[in-house]
Amino acid sequence: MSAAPDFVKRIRAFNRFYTLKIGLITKRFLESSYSLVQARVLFELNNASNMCAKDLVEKLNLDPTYLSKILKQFEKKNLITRKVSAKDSRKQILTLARKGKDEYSRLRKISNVHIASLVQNLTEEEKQYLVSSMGSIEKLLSCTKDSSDLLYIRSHRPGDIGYVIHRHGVLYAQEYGFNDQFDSYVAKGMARFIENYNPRKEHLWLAETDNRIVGSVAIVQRDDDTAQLRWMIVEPAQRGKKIGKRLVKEAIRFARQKGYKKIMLWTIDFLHAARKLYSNEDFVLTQTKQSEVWGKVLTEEKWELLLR
Amino acid sequence: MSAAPDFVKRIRAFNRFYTLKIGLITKRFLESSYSLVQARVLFELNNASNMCAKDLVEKLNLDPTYLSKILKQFEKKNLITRKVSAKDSRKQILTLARKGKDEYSRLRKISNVHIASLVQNLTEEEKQYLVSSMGSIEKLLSCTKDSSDLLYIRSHRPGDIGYVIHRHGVLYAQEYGFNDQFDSYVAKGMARFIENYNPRKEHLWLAETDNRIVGSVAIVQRDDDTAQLRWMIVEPAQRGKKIGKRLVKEAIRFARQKGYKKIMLWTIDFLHAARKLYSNEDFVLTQTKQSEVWGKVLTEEKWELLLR
DNA sequence: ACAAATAGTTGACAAAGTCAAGTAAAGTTA
DNA sequence: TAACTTTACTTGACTTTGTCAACTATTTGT
Repeated sequence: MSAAPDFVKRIRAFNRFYTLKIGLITKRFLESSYSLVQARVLFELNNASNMCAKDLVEKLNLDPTYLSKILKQFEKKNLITRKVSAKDSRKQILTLARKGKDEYSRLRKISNVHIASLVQNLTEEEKQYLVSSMGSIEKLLSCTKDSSDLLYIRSHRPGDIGYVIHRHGVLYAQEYGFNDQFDSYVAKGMARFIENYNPRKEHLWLAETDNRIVGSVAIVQRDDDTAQLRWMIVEPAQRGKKIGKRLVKEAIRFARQKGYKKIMLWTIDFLHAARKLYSNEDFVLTQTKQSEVWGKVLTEEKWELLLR
Repeated sequence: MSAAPDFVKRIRAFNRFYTLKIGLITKRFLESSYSLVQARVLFELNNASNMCAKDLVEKLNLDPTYLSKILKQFEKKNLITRKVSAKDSRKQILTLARKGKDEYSRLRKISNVHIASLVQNLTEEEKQYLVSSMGSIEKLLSCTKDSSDLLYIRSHRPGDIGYVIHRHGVLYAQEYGFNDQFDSYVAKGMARFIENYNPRKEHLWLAETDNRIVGSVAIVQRDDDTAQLRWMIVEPAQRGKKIGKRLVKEAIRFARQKGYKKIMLWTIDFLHAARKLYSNEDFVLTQTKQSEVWGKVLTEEKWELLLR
């Protein structure tokens, strides 16, 4: 009936749910004598200094004439003080007066109690999960496309190899239809890696943004001169952000530093993004072989990079 | 400075962010000539039939006198029709008239466009993630504590064993300080399980609620008569919901049906919840041994259950 | 049968919000 | 530097939104 895509409908449903839940339909802010807008203005004045009316108008998307009246009213009630700006005498710097601060903190307390009551039935973990879901939404909707510089590449910790195995299994099953023998293959390899782990010649890296793992890569020793690059993966949702590139560069840097003469890796012919990445870093294709594994017929490719 | 717990502050921050983002500060609903409340009333009337004023008042938390006026105004504009209820002549059944439906779908279109523009820069995966985060928030805040009956126990799929390895690693590291040799131990075991998998005598189950994996358990063949119960785990956030119990019962049912005479398992003395679970299902402790593995000194315990 | 509760309304009023038209300072341009 | 445009903010007249106390007309409970 409706032509809107499913995600739009769901977002609308969430909006309806959430506005009701936090009491946004009612005009008053939580039984207080302030309207939502007034409460919000108080909040902004409390948390940012040197604000002028224009700033508030822009930040809260208000009608200037309306804000003017709110401020007038606040001034009358001694909630704020105004001072003409020294730099630009059209502007006035707004500051919360003593009474304004008191009122603000009263509102904050009410709000805290209200929110605490909303989540009182949740366990600690659930609260954690709630907050992290909210964080994700904020991040996604803040359209500050600078999330890439928050990428954090770290060494592995307990639990990580399971994650790498898990994501390999899920992604290769989803995208290429591999069966669970592939899980097993990755798991065995990683288990062996950890058991024989030689920190002076080997390493596993995880890429994280916002406390979520978004990619991995490892350097494994083949022989004294040869390193193997393994388990390179980037979450589909995070592709196109140069995460793969940064992981591979880190791996190459490590291998070079540890005195390897060569890095080799196996990949599959249809993993175009990965192949591109390797060739950009000057790996060259040195061998191909057909194999029938993981429920598929594959053309595996060996790529190599000579160091120095 | 503020005494409120961190999660409350974050929820408040999310509220501020979200209300601004979807334009709830402004009184009008997206530039239309309707207020938020009016738009919401239209929505409810469109999507639920046989509503009376009281229902709306309860659903939207409105002042009855205010709603009365909105409805009067709607009637005047021919958006709705009212009919006195046959059952209770105090009530009137509200229905959207033709014109009301048109207006509603106009609003819906505006809203759809607005939302589509909010998410236009997101990839498909990000939209998916956005929607699922919203779903989680809804679920957590709807305080319908009936989530346990939505538990779904299923057989394993590609990617699952990695998940089980991952959660074992993370949880045992978090809660008991195991090192990554434990990851490797679990990974090796699971890899072997998948490689030698005999579906007629063996099985791995995953418990899911709301598309998230919340627990696992497996039956592995030791010999013709003996099954081993392995990899029993329940997410901390989901404990106390009988998930472990349901998993173990399912495993026992399977072992019994497949003709095993005995189920055995290894656990650790300080895993109180698990031990309780096993003893409730009539497992008995038959052996203990000290071992020094995974960075800890442990007392491992063997528990057994005779079937039939 | 009758008080209490429920569903809904009204009028008077207060508060919120909008619009067109202002002032005064700052910036721009020729 | 005079003449303009723009920016920051205000005002008054107005409409809309929302609230309160007091009402009617039913139904429910006992």
